[in-house]
Amino acid sequence: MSRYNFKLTEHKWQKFWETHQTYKCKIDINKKKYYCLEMFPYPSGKIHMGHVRNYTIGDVLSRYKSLQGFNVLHPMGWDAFGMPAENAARDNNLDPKDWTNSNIETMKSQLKSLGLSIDWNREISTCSEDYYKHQQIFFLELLEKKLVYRKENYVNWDPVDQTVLANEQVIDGKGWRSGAVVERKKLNQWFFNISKFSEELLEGLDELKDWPNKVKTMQKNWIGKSFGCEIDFKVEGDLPLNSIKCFTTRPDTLFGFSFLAVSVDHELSRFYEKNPEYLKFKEECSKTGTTEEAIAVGDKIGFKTNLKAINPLNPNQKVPVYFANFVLMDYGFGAVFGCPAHDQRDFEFAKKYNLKIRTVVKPKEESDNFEVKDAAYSGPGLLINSEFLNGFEAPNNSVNEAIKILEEKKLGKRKVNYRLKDWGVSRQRYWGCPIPVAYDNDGNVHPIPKSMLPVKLPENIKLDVKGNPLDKLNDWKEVNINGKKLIRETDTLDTFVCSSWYYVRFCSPNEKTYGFKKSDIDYWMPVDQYIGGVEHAILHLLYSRFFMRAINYQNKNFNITEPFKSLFTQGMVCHETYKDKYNNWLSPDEVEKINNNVVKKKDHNEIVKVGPSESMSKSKKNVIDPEFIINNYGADAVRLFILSDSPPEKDVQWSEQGMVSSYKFIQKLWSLHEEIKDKISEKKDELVDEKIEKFTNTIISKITNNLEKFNYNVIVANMYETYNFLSKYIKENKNYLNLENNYKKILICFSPVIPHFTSECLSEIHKDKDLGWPKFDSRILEAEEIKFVVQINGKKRAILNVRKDISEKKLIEVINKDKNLNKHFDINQIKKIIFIKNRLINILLHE
RNA sequence: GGGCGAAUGGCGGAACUGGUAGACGCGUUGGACUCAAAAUCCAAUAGUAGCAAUACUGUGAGAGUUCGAUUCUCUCUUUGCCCA
Repeated sequence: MSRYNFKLTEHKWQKFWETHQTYKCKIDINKKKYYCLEMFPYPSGKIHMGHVRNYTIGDVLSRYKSLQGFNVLHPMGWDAFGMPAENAARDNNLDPKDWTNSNIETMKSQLKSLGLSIDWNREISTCSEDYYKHQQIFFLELLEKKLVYRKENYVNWDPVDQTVLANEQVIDGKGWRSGAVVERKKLNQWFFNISKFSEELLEGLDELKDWPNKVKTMQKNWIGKSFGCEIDFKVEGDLPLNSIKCFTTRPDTLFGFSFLAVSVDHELSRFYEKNPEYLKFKEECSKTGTTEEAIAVGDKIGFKTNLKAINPLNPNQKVPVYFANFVLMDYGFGAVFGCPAHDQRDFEFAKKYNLKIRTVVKPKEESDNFEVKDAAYSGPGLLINSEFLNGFEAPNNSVNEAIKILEEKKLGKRKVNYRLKDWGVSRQRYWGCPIPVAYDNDGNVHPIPKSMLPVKLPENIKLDVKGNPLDKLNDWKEVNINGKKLIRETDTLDTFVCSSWYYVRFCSPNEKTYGFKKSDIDYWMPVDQYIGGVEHAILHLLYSRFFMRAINYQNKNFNITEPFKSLFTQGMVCHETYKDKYNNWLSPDEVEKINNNVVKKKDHNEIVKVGPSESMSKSKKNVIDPEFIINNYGADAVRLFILSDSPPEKDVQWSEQGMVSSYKFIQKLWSLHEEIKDKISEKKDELVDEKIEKFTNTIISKITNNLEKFNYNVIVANMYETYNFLSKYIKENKNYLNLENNYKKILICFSPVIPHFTSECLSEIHKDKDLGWPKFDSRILEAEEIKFVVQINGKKRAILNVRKDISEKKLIEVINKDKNLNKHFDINQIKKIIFIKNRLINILLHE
């Protein structure tokens, strides 16, 4: 008996698939299409276990669908622009392009070694000119449609590195690399007008029946629709300003009005630009972060103006107007009315500046004398101290009533507000898609003519400069358009732009003139199943949903607006963490386990501290290299293990023992295969065996059902079950006519998970070409003899083997004769019988 | 603080629309083979009592609906994620 040589076999089949172009796909209008897409990777160097899990899940699905007869599109590409390349290139004196392309080569061969059923003819890389050329065309189209615009906006500025930082690169207010205190700086930047689609993006979520509710809720919260009122507050003072516009969701609390606060970026600030105290205050404000959390936690500070604002519902009341750090210009109109009794931020502010706190909402159970004391009350209740609003139920009724009155008196307008802000896409970086515009001396924007696209990234440039390297290239910056000397935009596009349309490019990867071809889109889109990490639940998915709408905006010739029909978010791959006595992280191969409890450092006597299992990350060193594992155990074994231990949507714990057992399982399957193969080649009985027929039918139905429901871990259990059955069955030394056919079906059921192994086995016993997903015969599933549960007073007393469709009367006769059962009751005691056909009987007795 | 989810043996996890709780794997224990070990194979494995048949308890805690609840409802505890 031969040992299964996974190296030879896996190599053989990978080569076979490649030379036969097995996974190449093209439009076939006679076949139903299935577009299976996994989130494409960033080419960081090598694949990690997260990729293995993600792409194995997608591959199982693709292979299953294609066996079912679908025309499957299963492509792969590279999210190839981005900062790591620029940093690595600068640190190692390389070109980002070379670094990226060499990573792509490595990772591509690693992915191929996993045996993925990918159509590599469709491979795309976002950093190639072929790709970003079309992105530049889209950009110009959006510019024409006015979905792209330029405005000044604050950024996190690292004064030492002379660069803009993303929020997550600011740690404790300091730059992650330089450690310098980060400043807020205003820069002119490009924005996608995603907020124009706020309502559509929100409503579209209802259409997405096969998305996890969790993700839809996150998007919903992110879009943040709120109802409220726009109120024009009249102001008095020595400034040429008559009113300040506010947005509020709680106009019903106007009688609790005690101050009005505006952002330091509000137009009011222009009157204070020469006031040194104000400027000092403004600088102070720039130190607090701009995130909603920073504002909620941080100190509330204000700067009092000479203005007084008038309460529209009570013109005798005049309150002070402040600049305040907790008011942001991008929310509403950059101005809020303060009601300290019922808003915690306003409460803290009022306490600090000794402003009046007037309670206007009481909880239902409280008396009308209820007063807010230690914290604002923002819960439901009844309006008090509010004249004509008294007694209205807060918040719904009272808000509606307040808006009604304000509208009648022409003091305010009902308004819907969204939290979703426009998408800033400018990045002051080299390694990204150039923004195809240029400026004249007056700063006017000139699109680069389409004939001059792509605007290529210059090569061989110096990266170890402060700020954006492109900005230093005077030769590159200058461009001549229609005889006019212009200066190019030196910012590049956020890499999220690249990933927000790659799924349509996969439909037409070689289309030269445009990013996609409509007939391709009409056939392949939408993505039937999208698979990836939940960390992209908000931004990437929202941007993609926006992009489909944006390119379709005004021409309206797409049949679909939602790019991803179903979404599956897989869990992470975790591993224990280890630390030595100096609290340095240790990698799994630096430690060894003794007795399963004690972990020691290899070649030392030192005991290692074992930390909790966490998602694999380089910083904690708890990573397992897929390449090493594939080389040692084979791709099929890795695929089997990565699916086996946990449901795909949950985190999975990497386990060396589990990995080894998957490997052994493949070996055991091979010995079994050899036995079955021998048996098949022997002379056959003329009989058809029911036992194997029945088992095969059951397992096909189980596996099919589990594939449909993404219960991939249970499929692995089904595979073990099958092995256990077959290995016993084959020892009975029977050789029925139907063994071969049933075994074949079983191998096909295994093939989505362990394709190399099953291809080899099938090629040994199988002569005809066409393989399809096996169907199960539900008639065979119904056994002649069934197990019947007998309960007495709701308690299980026995499981009887009886004929199918047995009647209640017959069954009771059987029970009456059964010693173990009839001892529990007398036939006269029976009060009621619950009989569920072919399943269960429950005999209820009188006390 | 708000929203959403989760809780089942020593561990990871199964259980169709309420109807045999613990599939399958890991680990553990015993046995076979071996001079011995590894590998492999066989068997046992929720807990308690019992030689056993069997009985009782048992799906985070407590209540409820039901002939019957891991599954449905309510309250609580712990925990995870997202937002703040």
